[in-house]
Amino acid sequence: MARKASPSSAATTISRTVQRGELSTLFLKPIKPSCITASQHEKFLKIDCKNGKINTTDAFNHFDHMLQMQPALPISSFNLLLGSVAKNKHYSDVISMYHRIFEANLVPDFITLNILLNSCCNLKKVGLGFAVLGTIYRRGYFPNIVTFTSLIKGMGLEGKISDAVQFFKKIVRLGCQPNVITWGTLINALCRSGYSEKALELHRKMGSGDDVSGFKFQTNLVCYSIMIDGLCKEGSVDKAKELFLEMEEKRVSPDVVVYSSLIHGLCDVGEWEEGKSLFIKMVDQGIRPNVVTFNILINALCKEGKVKEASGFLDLMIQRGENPDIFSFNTLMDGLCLEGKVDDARELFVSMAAKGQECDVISYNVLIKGYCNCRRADDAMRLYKEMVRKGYKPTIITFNSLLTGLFQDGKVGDARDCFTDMQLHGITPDSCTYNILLDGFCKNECLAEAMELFHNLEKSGHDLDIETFNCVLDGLCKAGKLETTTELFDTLPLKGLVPTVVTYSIMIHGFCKRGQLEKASNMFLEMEEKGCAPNLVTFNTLMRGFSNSDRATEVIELLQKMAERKFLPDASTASLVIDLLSKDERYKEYLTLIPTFPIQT
DNA sequence: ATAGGGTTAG
Repeated sequence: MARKASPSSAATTISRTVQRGELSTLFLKPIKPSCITASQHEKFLKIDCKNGKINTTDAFNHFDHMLQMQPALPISSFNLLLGSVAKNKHYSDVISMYHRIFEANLVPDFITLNILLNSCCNLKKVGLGFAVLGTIYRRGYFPNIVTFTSLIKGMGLEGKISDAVQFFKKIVRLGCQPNVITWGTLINALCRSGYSEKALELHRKMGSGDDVSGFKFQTNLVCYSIMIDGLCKEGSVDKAKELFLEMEEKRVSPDVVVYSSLIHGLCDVGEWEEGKSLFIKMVDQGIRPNVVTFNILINALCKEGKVKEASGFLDLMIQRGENPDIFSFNTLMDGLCLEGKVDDARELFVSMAAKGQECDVISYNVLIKGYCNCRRADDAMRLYKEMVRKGYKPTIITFNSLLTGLFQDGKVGDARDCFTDMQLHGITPDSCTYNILLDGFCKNECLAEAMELFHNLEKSGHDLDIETFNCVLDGLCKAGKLETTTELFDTLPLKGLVPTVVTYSIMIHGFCKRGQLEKASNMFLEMEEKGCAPNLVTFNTLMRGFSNSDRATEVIELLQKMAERKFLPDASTASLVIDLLSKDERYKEYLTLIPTFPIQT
C-alpha cells in the first residue's frame, strides 16, 4: 500500500483520520486501479483474502482492476476474492461482482457458482439460490454437498423448516451423501426456528439407529454447540445441561463456544451464580474465555443492573489480553443507559475512538434510546443528525426510538417530521412504528389523526395485530368515546384477534372511568372465562373503579382474590387501600378484612 | 478456491 507522501499540510488530517480508524480508507481512495501492480494483487489475493479480514473499498479497488487486466486473470483468482468478500458477509457485493464478471465475458466455474449460490442463500433468497442451481446443471456441472448445504441454510434462514428437512432427505437421491456439516446446518435451521426439541429428537434417533441413521458421519462438537445454544434460547437450560454431560460421556470436549452458550443460557434464566461457576470451570479446564464469553458476562451484569461489576469484567478482559470489541462497548453503554447514566454512556462513546474502536449504528441506537428514556429527545435528535452526517445509515430501530422519545416529550410536530424522514431514508415502517404513532397521537390529543392513520392501515390491508388495536382502544377510551371502543372491541374476533390481558384492562379502565362498574366486572369475568388471567394492572384498575364509587366491599373481595393468587400489591394497590380507608370512618371496620400480603403458604 | 456453532440496540 506504499504511496508517495502527501503534502505536509495533510499531517493533521491524517492523525485525525487515524484516530477515527479510517486509515485504510485514506490511503486507498487515491489509488487508481492502474496503480495496482500484479504483485500487489498477488499479495492481496493470496494473503489478505485468505486471512479473512478485508475491507470493501479495498476489495472493490482490486476487483475493478482485475477485471481490466490483459491477459485476463484465471477465474480462480476471482474466486479467491469473492470467497473472501462472502466470508466477510458482504453477500450483496458478491452478487454484484458476479454480474460484472459475467458482463466482462469471463466464465464463472463451479466454485464461482457455489459462492454465488451461498451468498443468495445467506441473503435469504433461496429462490435465487435455486436459479443458480439451474445454472450449475445447465453448464454441465453437478452440484456437490457444499451446494446442497448452502440451500438448506437458506431455507432455514427463510423459516422454511419442513422444506429444509424434506430437502435433506432428498440429497441422497440427488447423488450426494450429507456430511456432518449438512447435518449441523439442518439442526441449526431447526434450532433457530424454535424447534430445538425436534433437533434433539433427531439427534437421539441418529444415535439409536432409526430412520435418520445410516449416515457416514458422527455428531461432533459443533452439532452439540448448536443444540445447546438452541435449547438455552428456548429456556430449556436443563436439557442443555444434559447434553453438556452427554458430551463428556461421548468424550467430545466442550470448547469456548459451548461454554459461552451455556453460560449465556444460565444468565438469561437468572442462574447467574451457576453461570459464574461454569465460567470458573472453563478457565480451570484451560479453555480461554474469549471476547464473546466476556461480552456475554458483561451483558448479563448490565441487565442485572450491575454496571460497575460489568466494567470490572471489561478491565479483566483487557488484563487477560482480550481486546474489547464493539459488542463490549455497546453493551456497556446500554447498561449505563439502563441506569439512567446516559451522559456516562456518551463519555464512553467518545472514548471509544481514542481506544481505536470505531462505533457503529448500534452504538448510536443505544445512545439515542438512552436519551429518549431520560426524556431528552432533543439530545437524541442531535445525535441522530450527527450519525447521518457521519454517514451511518439509521435503521428502523433508530426511528422507532426517536419517535417514542419525541411523542413522550410531546413534540408531535417533530415526530411527524421524523416519520417523513424515515421514509425518505427508504425505511418501511413496521408494526412497531405504527403502534408508536397511534399511541403517540392518542396520548398527545391527536385522536383524529390516530384514527385516520388506523383506518388507512386497515384499508390498505395491513395485518394489524392486537397491540395495534390496544393502542387505538386505549386512545378511544381515554378520549371518552366508550361506544366506539366497545364496537371496535366486538370486532376483534371477526378479525381473528384474541384480546390480551392488556386489551381487557383497557376496556375495564374505560368502563370504570364512566362509572359503569357492572360492565367492568363483567369484562373481568369474561376474561377469566376465556382463560386470560388478569394481572396486577387489571386488579388495580378494577379496584380503583370500585373505590372511586366508594364500593369498599368489592375492593376487599378483589384484594382477597389477589391474595389467593399470590399477587403482591404494588404502590398503586397500596395508595388505593389508603385512599379508601381515609375517605370515611366507616371503612375502618373493613380493615381486618384486608388481607396481609404476602399470604403465608 | 466454495458449506455448519456462541455476544449488543426497539
